[in-house]
Amino acid sequence: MHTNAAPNVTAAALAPPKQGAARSLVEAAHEAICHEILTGGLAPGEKLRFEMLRKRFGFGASTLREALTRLVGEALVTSEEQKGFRVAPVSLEDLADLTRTRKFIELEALRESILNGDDAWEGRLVSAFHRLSKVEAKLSSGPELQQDEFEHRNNEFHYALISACPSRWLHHLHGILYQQSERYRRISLVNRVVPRDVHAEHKAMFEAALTRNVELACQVAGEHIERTLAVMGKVLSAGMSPGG
Amino acid sequence: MHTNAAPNVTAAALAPPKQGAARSLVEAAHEAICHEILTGGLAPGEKLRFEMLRKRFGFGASTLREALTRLVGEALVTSEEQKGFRVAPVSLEDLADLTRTRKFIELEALRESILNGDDAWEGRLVSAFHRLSKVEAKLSSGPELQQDEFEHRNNEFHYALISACPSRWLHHLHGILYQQSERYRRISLVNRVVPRDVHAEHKAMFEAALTRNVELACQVAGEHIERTLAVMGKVLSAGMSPGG
DNA sequence: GTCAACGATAATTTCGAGATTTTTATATAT
DNA sequence: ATATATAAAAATCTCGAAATTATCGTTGAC
Repeated sequence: MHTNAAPNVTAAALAPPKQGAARSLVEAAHEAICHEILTGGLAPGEKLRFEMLRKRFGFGASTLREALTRLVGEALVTSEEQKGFRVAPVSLEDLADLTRTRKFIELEALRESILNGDDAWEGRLVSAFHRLSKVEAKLSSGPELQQDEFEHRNNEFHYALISACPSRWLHHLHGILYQQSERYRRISLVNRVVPRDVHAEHKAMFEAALTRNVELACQVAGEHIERTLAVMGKVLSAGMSPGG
Repeated sequence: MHTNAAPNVTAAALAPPKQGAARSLVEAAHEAICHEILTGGLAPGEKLRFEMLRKRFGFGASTLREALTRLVGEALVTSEEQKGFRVAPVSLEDLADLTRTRKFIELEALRESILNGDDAWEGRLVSAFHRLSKVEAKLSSGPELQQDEFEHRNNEFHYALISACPSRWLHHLHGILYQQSERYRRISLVNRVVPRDVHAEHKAMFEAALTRNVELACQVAGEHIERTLAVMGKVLSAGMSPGG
């Protein structure tokens, strides 16, 4: 019965155990919905009805339910008892608070990372910076296609910076905040604007970290975060004024 | 069919919409399992089989699954694809990292709370301190019975201290860390030891906050957290040495 | 005697349907 | 005309069973 009624099962099950790919359907559903929320395919505040999600993604009710529950834990989705799920709303106030808090956490992690970084950390940092620089150069020519790839390498670079921080909990908290920030960043990028020289900012962070200049690195990284807030705030306020 | 097979449904459904009580079964299951983990009824590292949970709590598979997924988000439970759920393990290393991180977050929240606190905040603080003092006095006579009540009022007092901090995200992160700490605290309390004068520490925090002495409040609160770590660490290392 | 392959058992994961609650539309009374 | 109560409709919540996957004991070969 299941084999015929739900081709997804066999499709996912027969797929080779490829690393990085989703092994369970819940994970696949989580990844798919998460990506849609981050990229704006599911709008902030939108109601998430199961019938709609069923047709759109092809998963069963329980599977979708668990995926949504995961997303609630990541604060990308809100739930109200007996009233279903919604995409978490966005607001200027939340963006400001989020950015402030992320700066607080990320700078502390950066400090500890620089102080604890070994040769392997330097290697990861050099590699990540190189990869990011390559995609940044390509981005100016064809910005549409490499959006996901840029986000991915940007994530890798920022993670490499703090990867030598020994605190598991600081990493955990930072991960939550960083994902939230990524959402706002992508919202502001689809309404593409702002020819900012992010490469220069990344380069400054990279060099300060590699020379173990803690204060300079924190200052530059802090300014980087603040500048991102300023840009996103401008886009967000412009995009939200017609809607309310 | 469901009505006869699962009396829980009607029992929970027919219950009046009492505030504070669980409205949905998922919430009830989450609360029940969470309490069992916090109080040690489910031991750290223990495997959480559905058959066992079914008999113990009387919920269906999907309901339990969603409750466990919630707990994974709160880091009280771990999950491995296709291998089920386990109660999150505890360790001295994790306790040290957790305490350090919680101190970092909590002191910042305390600072902002004192700087932003209004009359209503002072009122909440005075009330919470009074309630905590009353149960602390009773605790020395009959320590067994009022354990849960003490934890509840202790939570309320510590929350009242930072309740005027305006950052939603700081509160969110602190909530995660505080719940984790509560788990360690209760583990160390079942192996009851240490006649520490916690009331004096609470009183010092209370007075420093009320007089708006930020530096003193942070110093006292920091020492309070560190001292709790020292006690818990001692108990935990003693309790874990036979097991490995 | 040790290791690998095989098979039976147990556990997890997923689905669709039934039960309950919320929401919306309608009709009636004030 | 507004508001309230009732009823139909839609959506959520929960459960038990089916299917997939992992685990463990056994047998056979080297």
